[in-house]
Amino acid sequence: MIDYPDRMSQEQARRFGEDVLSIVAQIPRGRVTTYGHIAAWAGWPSHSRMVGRTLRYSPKAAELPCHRVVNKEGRTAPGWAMQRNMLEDEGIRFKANGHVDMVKYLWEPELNDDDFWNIT
DNA sequence: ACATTGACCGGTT
DNA sequence: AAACCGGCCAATG
Repeated sequence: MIDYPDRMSQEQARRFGEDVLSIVAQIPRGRVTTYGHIAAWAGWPSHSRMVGRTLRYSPKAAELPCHRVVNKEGRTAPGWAMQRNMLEDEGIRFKANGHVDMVKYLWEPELNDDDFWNIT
């Protein structure tokens, strides 16, 4: 079986960026989600790194609650010390190892909700 | 046409 | 917990 590379066209990349931002916009206060989950919900499960890139470089991300995105371990973004304080202001307690307790605070959208497909 | 670089991930010491 | 390792993939040099 041939293993085709999982590359995005320009149009797919544009759509991916839009979806990432609109998903981030839906993260409730006091909750977090991960790069990998966002990538999967946007339809590209192997593109978690691209989620990080989008949030880092897209100007629109600045107005969104992108501080509510952490990695799978619950670790905050490198080089962004304020992220922890912003999360603590929302009531999130960090574990002794400096990570978010993902069992408590991980948020995922309800897939049975219709507006999941309206997120453009 | 390579090589390196990340706001990543999973598994193995 | 921490340090590797290999995989991942768009962007950058």
